[in-house]
Amino acid sequence: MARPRTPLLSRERIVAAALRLIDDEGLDALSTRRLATELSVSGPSLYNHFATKDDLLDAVVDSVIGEVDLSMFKAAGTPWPEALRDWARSYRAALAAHPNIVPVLAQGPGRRPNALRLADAVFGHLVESGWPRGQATRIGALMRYFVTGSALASFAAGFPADAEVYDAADYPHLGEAHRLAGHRGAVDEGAFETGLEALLDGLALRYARLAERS
Amino acid sequence: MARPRTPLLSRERIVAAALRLIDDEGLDALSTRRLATELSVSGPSLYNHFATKDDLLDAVVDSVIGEVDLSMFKAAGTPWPEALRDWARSYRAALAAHPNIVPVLAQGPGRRPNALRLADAVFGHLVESGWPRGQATRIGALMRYFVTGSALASFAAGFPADAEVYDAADYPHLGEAHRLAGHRGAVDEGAFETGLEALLDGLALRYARLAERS
DNA sequence: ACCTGAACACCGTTCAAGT
DNA sequence: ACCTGAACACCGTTCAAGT
Repeated sequence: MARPRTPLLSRERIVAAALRLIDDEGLDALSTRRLATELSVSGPSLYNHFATKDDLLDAVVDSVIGEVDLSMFKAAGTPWPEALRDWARSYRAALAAHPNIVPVLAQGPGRRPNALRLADAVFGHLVESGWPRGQATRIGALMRYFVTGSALASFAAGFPADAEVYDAADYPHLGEAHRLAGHRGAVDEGAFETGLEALLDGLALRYARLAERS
Repeated sequence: MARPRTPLLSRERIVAAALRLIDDEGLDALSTRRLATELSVSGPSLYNHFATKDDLLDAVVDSVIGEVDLSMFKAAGTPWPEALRDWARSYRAALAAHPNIVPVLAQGPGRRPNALRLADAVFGHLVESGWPRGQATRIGALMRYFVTGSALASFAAGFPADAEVYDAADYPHLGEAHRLAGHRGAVDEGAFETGLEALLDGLALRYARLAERS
């Protein structure tokens, strides 16, 4: 066929197909050849649009990060605990929709524009709320720890549903653990919400101490 | 050579070499062929000791989890916040020593004995401290979220040291972000400690409310 | 500019053959 | 039981060739 008059591929189409493949079959299922087949082209065609597979993955990651809502940081006057809460929920929702790519994305913003915009918005809002810069950095980091950790893998689904696994002699307290996977959504959501509120309460304590000193 | 009189390999030797390779060059560098070369045997030899590469990875993961200190949960009478704090630090230290394998390990305990022992110890101690079982499950989950998230990747190192990345027009608050990577250890440690104490404070608030009701 | 097939140096895994 | 080489169906990436 050689060069068609209208291109068969675009970066957008490739990224969308790659994300679908990763969501459906995992990160390991994403091979350049498999992806090309999915797009009805030959393997090397992709290299007209991305320099390497890693470059392609970077674009996929940034498209996911682009789904995170940052509007609460721009609305002036939103108290920081409220902004942080809303943002953390949106952040988690965006990642949890694509858990298989979280390990890649958790490596940090790198040079990805959406990831840098996110870091900028969080840090800026905290500083403008009165947090010292060093503390604001730490809060940005610990929130990312918690959100990426919670989106990386289901806690509940990590426990096999097979009751035979939990030998009472070895694991005296795990007698009910085989039920966890069945309540996967509720367990993970409950743990995330509990952790988020605990974190915000703990941070509010520190914020109050900050005010006392000044 | 065929079968030697004393085996060239053992599961322990294979696991140790695999972990070294993962630590030094990343998860992608672990191929069965490369690992075999490292051990001075041919590729297929490994299949006498592990059914698949995934089985081998499972053993590597459990060896890392085995390094986590659980003694604080056995020492009767340790208040739960103190036990949780000490355990979280040991947990993070064990994972942070091998960040490249954290994505695999964060999938949950599966059938790995050390991971199940860890879950059993945490849950058991919380329940015996008076936490309702549902809450104890959530706390085990949220602590894993936070610890795996913090060990998965350095927050500081995720920001390129190249100042050119942080165009003031696009990212008005990231003017100093290029310095983060240089303070990597301090930033990540500070964020972990701040988050850990905030979480424990927030949980203590909930524990107090629990006591009021009974 | 954007696609193709052929080619190179890799993979994980199976299997028959050796001791 | 535990190792080997050969083989199969895959990889990511390069490159010359086509329009």
